[in-house]
Amino acid sequence: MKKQIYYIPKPALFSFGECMWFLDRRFDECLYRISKSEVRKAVMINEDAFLLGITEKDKDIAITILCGKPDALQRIALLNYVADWFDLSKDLAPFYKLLSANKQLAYMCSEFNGLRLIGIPDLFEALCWSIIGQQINLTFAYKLKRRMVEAYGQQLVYDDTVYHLFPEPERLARLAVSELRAMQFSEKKAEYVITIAEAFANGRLSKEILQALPSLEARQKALTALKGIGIWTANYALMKSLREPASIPQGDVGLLNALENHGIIKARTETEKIERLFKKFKGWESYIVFYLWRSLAKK
DNA sequence: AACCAGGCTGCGC
DNA sequence: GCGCAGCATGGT
Repeated sequence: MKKQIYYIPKPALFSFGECMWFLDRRFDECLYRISKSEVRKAVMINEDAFLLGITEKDKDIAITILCGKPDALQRIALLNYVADWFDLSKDLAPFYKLLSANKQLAYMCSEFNGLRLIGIPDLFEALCWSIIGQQINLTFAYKLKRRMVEAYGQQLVYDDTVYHLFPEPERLARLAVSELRAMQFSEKKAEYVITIAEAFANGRLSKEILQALPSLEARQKALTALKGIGIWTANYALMKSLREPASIPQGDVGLLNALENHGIIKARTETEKIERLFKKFKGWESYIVFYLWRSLAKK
């Protein structure tokens, strides 16, 4: 049978290669698979799992449905998922204008041209991932995530290859702390993940609930009310999942390192200089953070 | 081998 | 309110 292929026109200031480069960093990612020119990812749309293959084709992004038969609504949801993941609907022109006006950062306009803020559309996944990543090196964090995903997530098989889905909150809510401890989660991380899974499973928290709140502050407060979610985690999740333009993972080690590398600060304590920088990027705070993170990786 | 990892909580002042 | 130990273990 012929595979279904759908197209999304590339927006201006978009580079598939830059986005792929970000996805293909050296980490042991278990939720998608990259080949030369394609990223494949399993996506769940209300109870049904699909496998997407995403490539670029001339002026379009081509999305091939490798597994599953979406109905009309699911097809729309899948295309929306891709658009959301790659942040395709944002006009980056104002951001590039601000970038080019900044002496230390202007080079990013050409160096990272067309890089989009790659998101984590699933809020539950974003929160779990940021809790896993707290205070440990990323290599180890990816290892922890893989163990959890392989043990409790659903999967699809295509072409003799397994594609994992992030575990459902209902599944993780049933876990005992000891089960995650066995995977080398710390006691606290295990508790936090299970608590958050419960909050999602019983409907106390969801992306929709959070989106309905009136302000960034309200959303931050709703998240930090949960144990294990501090301001860093709240802002990280808001930036990657709700795409809050102005959320900054304050105090983030990588962010501070990048600011030092660029000579914007000399010491990690120079909070005034950091505030001054973000003031210049008002409305684009999360984007500049993402680009600064990008600058940390070696070509 | 010490020191740092995409921090957070709970305690003592 | 602010500072700080403790968390648990892998990387460098």
